[in-house]
Amino acid sequence: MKKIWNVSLNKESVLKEVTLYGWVAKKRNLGGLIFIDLRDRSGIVQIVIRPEDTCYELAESLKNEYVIQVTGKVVERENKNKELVTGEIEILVVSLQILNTSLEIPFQITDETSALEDTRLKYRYLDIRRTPIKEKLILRHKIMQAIRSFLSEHDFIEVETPILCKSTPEGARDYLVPSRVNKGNFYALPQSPQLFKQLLMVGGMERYFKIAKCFRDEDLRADRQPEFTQVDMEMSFVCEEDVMDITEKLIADVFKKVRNIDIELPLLKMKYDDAIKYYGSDKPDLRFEMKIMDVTDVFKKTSLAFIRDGLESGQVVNAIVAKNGASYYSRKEIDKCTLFVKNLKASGLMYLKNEEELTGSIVKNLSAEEKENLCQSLALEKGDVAFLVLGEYKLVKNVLGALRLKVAKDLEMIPSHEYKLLWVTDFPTFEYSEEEGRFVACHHPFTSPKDEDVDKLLKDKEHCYSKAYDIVINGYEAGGGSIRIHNEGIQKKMFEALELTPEDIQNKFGFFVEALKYGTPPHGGLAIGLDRLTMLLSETDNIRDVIAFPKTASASDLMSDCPNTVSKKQLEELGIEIVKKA
RNA sequence: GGUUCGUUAGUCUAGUGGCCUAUGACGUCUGCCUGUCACGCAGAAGAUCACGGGUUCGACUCCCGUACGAACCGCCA
Repeated sequence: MKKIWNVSLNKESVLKEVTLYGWVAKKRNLGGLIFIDLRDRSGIVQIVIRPEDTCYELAESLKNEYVIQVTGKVVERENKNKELVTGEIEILVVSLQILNTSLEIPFQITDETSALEDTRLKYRYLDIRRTPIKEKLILRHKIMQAIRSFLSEHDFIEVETPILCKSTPEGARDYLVPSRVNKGNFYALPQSPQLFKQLLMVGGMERYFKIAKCFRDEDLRADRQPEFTQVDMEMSFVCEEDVMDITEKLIADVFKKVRNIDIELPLLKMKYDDAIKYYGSDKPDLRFEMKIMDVTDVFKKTSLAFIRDGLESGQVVNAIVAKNGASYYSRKEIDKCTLFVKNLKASGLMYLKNEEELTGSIVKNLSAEEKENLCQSLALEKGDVAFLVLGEYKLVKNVLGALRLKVAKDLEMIPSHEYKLLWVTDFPTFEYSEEEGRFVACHHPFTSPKDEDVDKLLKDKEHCYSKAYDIVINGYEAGGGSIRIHNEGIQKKMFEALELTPEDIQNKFGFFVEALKYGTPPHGGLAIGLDRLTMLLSETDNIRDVIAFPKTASASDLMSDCPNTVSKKQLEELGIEIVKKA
């Protein structure tokens, strides 16, 4: 049987007899004449039931969300409805059948709903009937289709990799799965198919991709879920440029096919250090300017003691300018900003407001020369507000990078339908972890250092840079990748740099180091966050909107009430004992 | 682990110590209505104000705790 989609009916269908299936979206009983809005996946079509129809009484009994089968004749409507795709026609009923009834639903199936998200998540199957959610799932499907066809056309082979894997010591927390057969042993769910895709290169696949489910047992955010989907790819015999080139072509192809948006290629490339310097972030949102400026020099001879002390201990003063922000940034709003930066560990927030005269937290203590210099270096015009932060370089950049986004939101500076894509390249290989008291991999331990930095792996970790790149869309990290280490010696050095003991290396990565010895081709790749890409293309900032059955911020599913306890028997089989919290 | 905010009929919401025997809208139910499409009109039912404790003569309202939800920080190679 071929389903006749509601929206496929139009004037050309007139006089045809059709059988339609769907849900009662709305019944309008005029007392003698009944209209039904019949909804199927494609949309709505109006059904008319007249008093003389044999099914009139049955139609009277219909309620919202009943599932029905209708046979009827397509006719042109006298009163057309321009709001409706099928508004030029309607169906005069011949026969009607109720396929299933429905309880009263907890919230209305309408495009706009007042229902809160937790209500919608509890009844997600009803929420999916709503057009905005349904459309996002369809969009997601189209994105996956576009990706699959593009990569297949470019000689990539889709290979499935395991879900039950070995737990790795570096990186995010693993979700663990106990083994019944090997009591006391555990699998881990993959954080990404990283090692497997590299082993596929060793295996001579040359070009691989997979739409991969990945799992990370970390705390959630508006753009982060415990299980998420990556478009994972890997290629042999490539350099950074090759991977970036094919990836941006893929992304541009998806934008074109799915949304008919043209992306200008090649994309802008920005070094990591510059992204931090100017935007205070490794994923800068370039839809608006507002660069971070260094005004340390202005304060070289300042009389302000706290700034002088700061500068003497190597701190810097940076600033951003909120163009025409003076009227928005009242005392109250500035206090909010101060709270905001303090939350990010800044010691405080200085500001400079250029209205009739120059006002602000530090104005009284600035010399005329300092004021002049400051206004000049900031290009501060009437109506502008400048925010200044004093502190250690990394902290200042991070704080102003976050404030930059807040100001842009406050002043509604972000064009909502625009897309700005770029590459952030040349990531540092390591970053220092206060918690661990050692350098950890900034990307992951299989990332190749820049050729000229190989010697710095052990000697000068702070200045060692990687062949790593992230693709950034509108301030979201949409994907990231690197050229990998294919040389066993360098890989060992890398592990050593991360202070893994030879035993650790052998236990955790022995199989992988072994594989590198057997003719591993130079290779590299990238993974695109499918959920985030779908978010961006569907213009939502909530990742749950683009996932059919998402989890809440506490990593649970409100619909199925998961996670949950398991039976004693199950635990016994696994040899697991639950220790109650003290 | 931390910070902040929230939880009132099926849904969303009003509510600032006695005026609450809790407001409004949508939905539901009953009756009327033959061209509606946010159908209309008339009426009705529907809430142990998340849970537990405290303050008070008196708590939906104030305080503490718990649960759940949300955003952010930490975390996310």
